Amino acid sequence: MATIQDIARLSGCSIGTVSRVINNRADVSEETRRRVEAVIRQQNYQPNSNARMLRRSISSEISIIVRGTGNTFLQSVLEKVQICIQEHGESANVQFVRETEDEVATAAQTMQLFKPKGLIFLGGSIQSFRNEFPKIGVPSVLISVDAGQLGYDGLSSFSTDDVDAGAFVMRAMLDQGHRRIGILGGYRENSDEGRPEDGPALRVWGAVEELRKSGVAFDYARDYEGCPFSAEGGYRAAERLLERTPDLTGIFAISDAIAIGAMRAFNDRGLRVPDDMSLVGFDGVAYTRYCVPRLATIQQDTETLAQKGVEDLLMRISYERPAVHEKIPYQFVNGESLARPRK
Amino acid sequence: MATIQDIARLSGCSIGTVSRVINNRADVSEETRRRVEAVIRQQNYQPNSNARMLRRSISSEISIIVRGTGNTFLQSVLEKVQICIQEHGESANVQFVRETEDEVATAAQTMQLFKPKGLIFLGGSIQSFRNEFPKIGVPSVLISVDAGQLGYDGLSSFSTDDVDAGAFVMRAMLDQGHRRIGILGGYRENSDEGRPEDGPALRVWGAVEELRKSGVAFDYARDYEGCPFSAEGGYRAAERLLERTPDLTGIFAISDAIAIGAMRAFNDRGLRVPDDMSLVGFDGVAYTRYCVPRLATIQQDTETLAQKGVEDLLMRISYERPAVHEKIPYQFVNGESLARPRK
DNA sequence: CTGAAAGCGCTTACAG
DNA sequence: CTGAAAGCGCTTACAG
Repeated sequence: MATIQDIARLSGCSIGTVSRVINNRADVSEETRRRVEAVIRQQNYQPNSNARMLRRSISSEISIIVRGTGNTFLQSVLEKVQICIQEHGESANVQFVRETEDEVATAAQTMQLFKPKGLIFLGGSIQSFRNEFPKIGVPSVLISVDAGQLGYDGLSSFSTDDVDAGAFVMRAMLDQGHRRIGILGGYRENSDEGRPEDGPALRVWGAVEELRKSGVAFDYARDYEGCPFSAEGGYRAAERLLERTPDLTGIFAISDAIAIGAMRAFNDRGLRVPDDMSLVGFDGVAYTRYCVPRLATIQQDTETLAQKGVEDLLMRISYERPAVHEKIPYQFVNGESLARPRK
Repeated sequence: MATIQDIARLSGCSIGTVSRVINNRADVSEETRRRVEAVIRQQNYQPNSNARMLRRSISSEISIIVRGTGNTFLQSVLEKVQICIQEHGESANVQFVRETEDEVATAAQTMQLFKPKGLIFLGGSIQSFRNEFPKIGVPSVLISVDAGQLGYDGLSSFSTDDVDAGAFVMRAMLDQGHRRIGILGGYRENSDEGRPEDGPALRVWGAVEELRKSGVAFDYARDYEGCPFSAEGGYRAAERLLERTPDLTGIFAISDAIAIGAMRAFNDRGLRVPDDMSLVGFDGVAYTRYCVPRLATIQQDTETLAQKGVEDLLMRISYERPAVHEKIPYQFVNGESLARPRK
């Protein structure tokens, strides 16, 4: 393994100069730079990252904080984020935090331990960021939740427009003639407390607003069930909802995992999708394209969310730049699980 | 942030002694050790890992090499491996390699770059290990493929007994009365070339052996289709197989993703599962418990695979120990997709 | 534009 | 059993 010493010797200059070339400092003559770069290439030299980190007392790594486990959607984003980081020649470590924990507080600990040069949050709550983000001193990106309202200099976000997408789903269901629509939401309890601050709950809010705009009644106590973001959660919540509110003709599940559980629950009650019950999911995980019937869903653009998130972070690590908050376009996938109601 | 200097000052000894305490060396008096440990605890001191790595010219990290992307099964194992590593207070970076690449050669590069103290391979081929593993100088674990035949000192493996599980599936199908059984295999071409060396191809081999043992004919050219490990791959392969061999009453897909694609293909041809066609998958991914019909499958114990893999690696990093090769028990899940053939 | 030198926080022979 | 000291490979004021 060549060290900076070898490169200095071979290119006939000091290690200080080699270091300046490596770090792209401006104050190196063009000729020296070229000579050093040639030697670096020829020796296939890689700076020792431990030494760099030590010297700069910062790690060269990026930390990824993932909220929740077993979440197919986030797993898919995570994989893409990691590949993108890898393709940029960077490296990352991953921390998983439970939904019940405070992910930003965890990140603050991570800072101490790993001293990452940047943070990527996969999922998160605005509340945690409001309380804890000021403690985080490095560029960060939040993926899948919009952090624009916080206005932090160091925090970009890339997300799907949950309100808009929720409304889109409702329009699609209304267009098919549904008037009695139920919603399987996430952790939110079944009550109408005005616009939520962040996250998947906004899908519910967007959906309900759209219904009311169209003059269709929606009663949280009757038409809504909260549940964990899992097939198991969807299954149980669908059972409760069907029991309580048998006249529904269509259901919007705010994640595909919930929808898949719900579909199974319908089946176990003898309800056929979409003949007896229409169903729309959210996320666009791979499986929705192969299940029977194919699930109508909101396809989030995980590839773009991951790529823009990583690239924005890397740019902001290297250069002073304002944080950005971008909504990444989604796509409604029609599937086979949404049809006109029979009754 | 406290450094080793602070600890030395506060406990009234030299940094060398503190270092010895940190690294659990034997040659420290019990009293000094206790005093230093108290200060460390009180200061909540964490040794700077960059400095340690630099000094030992080794990284304190573990590298995880994942073969293939978009693989739900490996994603699930990966998540569990990472959580287990995290729970042990260690940290890991992840590299993804394409199925077509040589994963062990990639690992050799990783060694150069990250100098990990250990490697975990998720998926892999014996051939790559045979050629390249001698270059890897750190303890390693291969998860999901048995590396016992190689006999390397530095390489443990934890896997499901693919041959046995494949045979188990066939017995279950034979017990139901199936005699015309097709197989959707992995990358292997459709030919009978004797016992494969490793990996999922062994599921096919175990299955076919079991059929022949039971006097049931299996003709690779007629009853077998290879395909990528994806729903898309399963869909296409199922179409080809049904076209060519319409008299099959049951199909064994060697991964759940393949099975899910196949199920959709049956549906699109008007075949109902299990009335017109029985289907068994492999892996036991979450979705199989909720699809309609529930997929009969081999449930691999991802939790144990991950946990044993990580713990074996950490033990072998810290202490001289022989590598082990362990088969982790699987479970056959009956599901609803396997029934007696009607014809 | 470039070099010599200090120092990041540790580990580990060496000497006692 | 313990301390003083060298050195891991780099970055960055400082001086010229």
